[in-house]
Amino acid sequence: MAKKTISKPTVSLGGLDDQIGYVLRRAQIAAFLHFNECLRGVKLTPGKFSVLLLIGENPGIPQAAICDCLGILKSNLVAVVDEFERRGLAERHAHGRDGRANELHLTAKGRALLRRAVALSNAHEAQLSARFRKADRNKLISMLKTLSLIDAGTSKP
Amino acid sequence: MAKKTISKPTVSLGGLDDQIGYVLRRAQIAAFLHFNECLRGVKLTPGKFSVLLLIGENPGIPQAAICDCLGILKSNLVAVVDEFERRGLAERHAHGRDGRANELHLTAKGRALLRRAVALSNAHEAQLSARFRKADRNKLISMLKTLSLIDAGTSKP
DNA sequence: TATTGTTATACTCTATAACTATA
DNA sequence: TATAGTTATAGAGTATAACAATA
Repeated sequence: MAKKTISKPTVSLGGLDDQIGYVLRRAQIAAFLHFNECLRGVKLTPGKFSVLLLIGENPGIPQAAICDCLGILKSNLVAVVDEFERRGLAERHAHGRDGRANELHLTAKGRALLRRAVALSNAHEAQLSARFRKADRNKLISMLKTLSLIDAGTSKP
Repeated sequence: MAKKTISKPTVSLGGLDDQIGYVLRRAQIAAFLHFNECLRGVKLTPGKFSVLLLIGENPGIPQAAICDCLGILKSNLVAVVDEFERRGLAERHAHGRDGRANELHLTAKGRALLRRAVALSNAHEAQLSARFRKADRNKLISMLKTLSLIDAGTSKP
């Protein structure tokens, strides 16, 4: 079949594909697309899944604690919890000792959905991990954690 | 100093920090923040830097070829090239053989800015790479490339 | 009929500021 | 005064559809 685009036969990436930031971004996009496809049935994006999981793992956790753990803003968590309540997955309860805070709890429906979601997420993770030997996979996790600790303030002026 | 938050003393992440997708995302956010800080002086985000670099490396490249290489949509590239023209960094020229296409070229100002940006990007990359041994760093690049090849269609229904 | 570039549009994610009520 | 949660809003980044000009 004849080529119809006018793209150059070879395009130089200028060393872009040997830079950690660039390949990190491309890998993250691919992993997110794969995750979204795997969890399409439970209608959870990576971010929403992590919130639901945290509530399930820590019944009664206040919203601020979730924000601290996941690095999201409290103002942006509101809509997520709203959606969970609308879908009947979670509930805001009054906090025992602090009148300002909410205790977040999963409903029975939320726990059931989380169980399905965890199974799907584990299947997704297994498909990513299957590309590597176990030791390499663990090394990858370790190196990514090292990178995530980099502080933007570290950059010299 | 007294603790003033009501966050639980220990929060379970439910194994989230042993999942490739999650640590990948956290690492990517940290790397992008660091990149943005390093390239603040040249006013280039990672995405815009990659477009400018591709034009510099491939003078006359049409917009569609950039989209193919970087995985962005042609409709979203328009504003980026508009901004480069407004800042006097790049120009759209008529394509020699294809009346539909643009040839993108850097101006002298664009080439000068790109040289500065590449130096800053290299310094950024050096700071990320410095966290690892050379062999490990190359292994990381290789594994991230492997992940980026994962197809979302690979997920079972 | 397909592709290049463009416009318009919408949706998500992220970020900031201001407010309330509690501490 | 500081924190928990909320609201409103604005800016990126990303997605689709439709169009004109050209292949």
